[in-house]
Amino acid sequence: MNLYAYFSDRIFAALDTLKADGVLPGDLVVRGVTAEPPRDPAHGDIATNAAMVLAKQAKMPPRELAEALAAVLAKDEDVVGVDIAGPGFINIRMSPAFWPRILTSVLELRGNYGSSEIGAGEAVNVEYVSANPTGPLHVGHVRGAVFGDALAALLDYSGFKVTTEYYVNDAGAQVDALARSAYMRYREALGQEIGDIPEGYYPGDYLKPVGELLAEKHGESLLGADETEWLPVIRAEAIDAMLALIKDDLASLGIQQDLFFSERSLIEGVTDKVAGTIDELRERGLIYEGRLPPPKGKTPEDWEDREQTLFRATEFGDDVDRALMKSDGSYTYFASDIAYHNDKYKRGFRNMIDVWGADHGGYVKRMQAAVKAVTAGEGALDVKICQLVRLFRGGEPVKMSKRAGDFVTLREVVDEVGPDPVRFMMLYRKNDAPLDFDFVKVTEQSRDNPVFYVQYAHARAYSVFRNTLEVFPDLKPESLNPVKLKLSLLESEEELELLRRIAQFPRVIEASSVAHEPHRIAFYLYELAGDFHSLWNRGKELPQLRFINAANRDLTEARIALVSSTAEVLASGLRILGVQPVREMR
RNA sequence: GGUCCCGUAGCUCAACUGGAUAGAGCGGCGGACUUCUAAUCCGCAGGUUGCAGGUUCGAGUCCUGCCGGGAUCGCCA
Repeated sequence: MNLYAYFSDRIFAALDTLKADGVLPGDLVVRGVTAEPPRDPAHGDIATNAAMVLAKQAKMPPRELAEALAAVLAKDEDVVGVDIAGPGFINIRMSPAFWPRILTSVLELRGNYGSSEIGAGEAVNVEYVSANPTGPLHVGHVRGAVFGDALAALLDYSGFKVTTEYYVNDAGAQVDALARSAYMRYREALGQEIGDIPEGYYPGDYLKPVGELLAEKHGESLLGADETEWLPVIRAEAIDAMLALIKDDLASLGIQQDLFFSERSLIEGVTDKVAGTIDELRERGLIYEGRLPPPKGKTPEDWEDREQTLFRATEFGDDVDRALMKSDGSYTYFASDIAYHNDKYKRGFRNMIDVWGADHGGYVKRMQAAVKAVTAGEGALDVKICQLVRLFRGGEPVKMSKRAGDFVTLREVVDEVGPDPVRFMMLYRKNDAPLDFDFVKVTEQSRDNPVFYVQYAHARAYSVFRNTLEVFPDLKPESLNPVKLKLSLLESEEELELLRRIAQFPRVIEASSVAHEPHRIAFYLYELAGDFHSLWNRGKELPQLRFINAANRDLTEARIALVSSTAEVLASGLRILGVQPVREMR
């Protein structure tokens, strides 16, 4: 149950009462009213801005309206105090008997507590990674991979029907370069001297096994052949090998996407979907032949003023119209991408999310313009940009030079520190802020390392469960009967603070989900872990606050219910982030 | 030059899409271990939210203009 959503219903009801009593005009439109936890707990449990937001419509001073509303809300049996503060905030204090219902709810729902129906089963498509299939994933891909995967899990938890997708760029010049590189390795495998790998080719050793495989499969049959003959064959097989590599890399982070969508299939399928999409747009007058002005500020050396096929992107908010055909007559990447998003829409996705790297920021407007055009305004595309990750080792930057080919691969990072720290740290920052990743810090066992801190809280909860059995051998968290617990025994300030934090989880899920910001869950878990560690330590100073009290079974049960609820929420949150909730620190 | 993102404590970052006295961690200082694992906790110090205007009951958040950092700029993907 989302306490705040639940309570805003009561506020709406109170407003209706005021309308019926003639205090408020009957045609008043309730909008912008929120029910949220106040920043300062001293202000109570729930705060609403209703009086301030509605004052103008009600033609009443906010404080006066607040008085009237407060009087109605005070009659609620779960409310023990209502006061008005500042410009017209209404602060509501819930009865102590109310809070335990949150725990009852957690214990009944367990791993589903906090899940939401705001998605209402609507289909949403999340596309992420989509790296060129020309080699293993490197560290630059990690963030988008983890982000997309966590966002998908979050949306799933919020009631959306999620499909995850990887767009395979298997149609451009880069996969031709891959094919040529693989062909060299093929010749090498057959004993030929190949010398240096030329500029613009892929020099990595990872193509050697591909060459050997090709040699094994084709023998010498492709050696004398013309490039036009061997290229499509080698290209297809090299791409397959690269995708196998990439899927393996993703699997090491626990990522498995639903669909790998081939760019080439758009053109080489039964119908040319790119041409089809362009035709659709042309019929609606959105395509024309024309010239583009050169970019302002600096004109490229090889600028050639020529007429080309353009999409009227400016009609949908873009800065310039965009080219769809290259000078050699093939489609631009953008043209295929429009067709791809059109295809997503036709497959039933009104909601699309693309996760891109920072270097594609300049591409957002045109893609959103294209989606607007191709879906006639029905589809929505949100593009999440992931900023760069900087690697450090013990505070020292890790040097990488892309030219020399010695970039750090995704696999190297995962192999060194494990998937959990990688995933958590990639989500412990807003996606559009740059992120520092330190190989040493992320495996440290200290508060400085949030991964550990949260994991430790979960493990500590399980340590309590183990210790409980020594005093009450049959007292297990999973055998507690939620309705029989004496939860009113939980009354210390620290316990209630933890309880209030647990009560906020559903709200955090919904807010993260609406904003497409999974990092909020990571921050929430860090705070929840902090509350739990804090309560734990209070038990050292005040033994009567310890979770296990041999002389009082009812109290112990109530506290185990609290600890168990904490563990459930930690586990649910971690599951969305894709991090294992461990039960023991080794 | 155009466009997009970012400027918040000494450092790294939050701030629930416009709410009350802007919060955490690190670092600094001072405390708590015969432990339900101190792998943790408690307290103190630290701010003109880059600058200047505007919008309104109310702005770190929205609008405009500057300053500073990053990304990108017909046919690459």
